[in-house]
Amino acid sequence: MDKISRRERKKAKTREAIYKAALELFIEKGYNETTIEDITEKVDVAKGTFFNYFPTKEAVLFYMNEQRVALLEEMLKKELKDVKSSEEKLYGCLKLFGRINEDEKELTALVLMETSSKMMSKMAPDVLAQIRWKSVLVNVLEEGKHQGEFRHDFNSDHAADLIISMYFFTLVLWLEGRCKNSLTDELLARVEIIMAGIKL
Amino acid sequence: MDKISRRERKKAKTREAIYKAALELFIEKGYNETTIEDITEKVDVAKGTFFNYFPTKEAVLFYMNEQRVALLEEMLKKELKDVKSSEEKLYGCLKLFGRINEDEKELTALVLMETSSKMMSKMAPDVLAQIRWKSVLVNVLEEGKHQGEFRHDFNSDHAADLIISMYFFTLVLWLEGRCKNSLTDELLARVEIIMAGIKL
DNA sequence: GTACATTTATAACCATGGTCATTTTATCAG
DNA sequence: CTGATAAAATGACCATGGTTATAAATGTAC
Repeated sequence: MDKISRRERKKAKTREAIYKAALELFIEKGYNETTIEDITEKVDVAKGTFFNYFPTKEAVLFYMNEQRVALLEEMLKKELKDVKSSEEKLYGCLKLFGRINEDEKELTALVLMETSSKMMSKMAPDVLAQIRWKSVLVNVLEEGKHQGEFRHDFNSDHAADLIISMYFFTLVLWLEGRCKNSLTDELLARVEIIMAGIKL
Repeated sequence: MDKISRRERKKAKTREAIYKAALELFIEKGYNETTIEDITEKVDVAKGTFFNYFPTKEAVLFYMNEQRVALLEEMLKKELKDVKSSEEKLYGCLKLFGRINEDEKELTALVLMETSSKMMSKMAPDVLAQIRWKSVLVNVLEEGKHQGEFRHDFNSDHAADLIISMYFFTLVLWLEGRCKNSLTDELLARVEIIMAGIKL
């Protein structure tokens, strides 16, 4: 007996329909502005049915992201296969990261901003604090160039971004308990690499 | 006539009480597990009163974070005042960042994780995708060391972290429309600094 | 077909974040 | 003190994400 019965087919179809409708609505009206009833209405099922397929509203986004990540990993393998130089491989990774997000900017924004990027934009909190810190760093970097401590062939703005992003990332790693050392040590260890790239 | 009337004093007191109660409950039971009624009950005011002082539940966290950022900025200025070397200044920044977060780990976790760090932990989504990517990068880096393209005196793990965090950070900047160039170009520009730090 | 089992759909229901019209309280002019 | 005005407190109310008990549909055995 075929296990892919009508039931299974219907199930897959419904899930797909819900997923598609949700996606369209999210992109059209935004994540927060789309209610679960909007979605189920569009598919013409009862509200409760949604939860037979996705445990939460957010789960639709995660599912979306999973698919993208899977795609990306596959592309990554192909992309890197024939490249010999490690430097070129690294650039290849970043080019792929760039391309995939540029191609589907709307999707990226949806997954990244709605669910998550509160990190940058809210934690910051009004993006201003972040900019204020950044200017401190930029000043130090510019000063260092002037004093002949640092090279002149890098963009201070970008270097400051690097330090800030490293800081946040390390902070999260540390908070999640995925570091062996103190936060300070972890920060200092990572900034050394940046330092090596900007020092004369 | 004194503008700091009884009314003003009471207002400040109530706000402070709500803030304090919220904070305690957040730390005690977690952000999501604390309802607004929990908070107002603890302060012994009506639920609606909460919203006279904070527009949303999240706002309490933002307020918390603002205070910390203000403190940090002040300390930053002092810390950097007498340091001459730019390199030392950068290290000084990071040491301060480390110290302030270590001192109040609970608070940091609250502000960063509850509201936001879905970035890392959910977008990732199960942290696994992130680790999988990372291992690709680590491999490339190790390979580069072996092939004599890269220096041996940096930690590949940390360098991979650097690249990943740079990627996410740039992605957010770009999505927020704060970049002039294509995402790919922005990524490549920033990775150059890292590259300079790891190449032989 | 009928009887039974399992899966899926449904809508009533709940919890909670947030709104709002109304009431209470504080301030002040006379 | 009194009445008028402004500010703040209140709790009923709403919207929506999520739960659950029940009904319907599908599959299986005979």
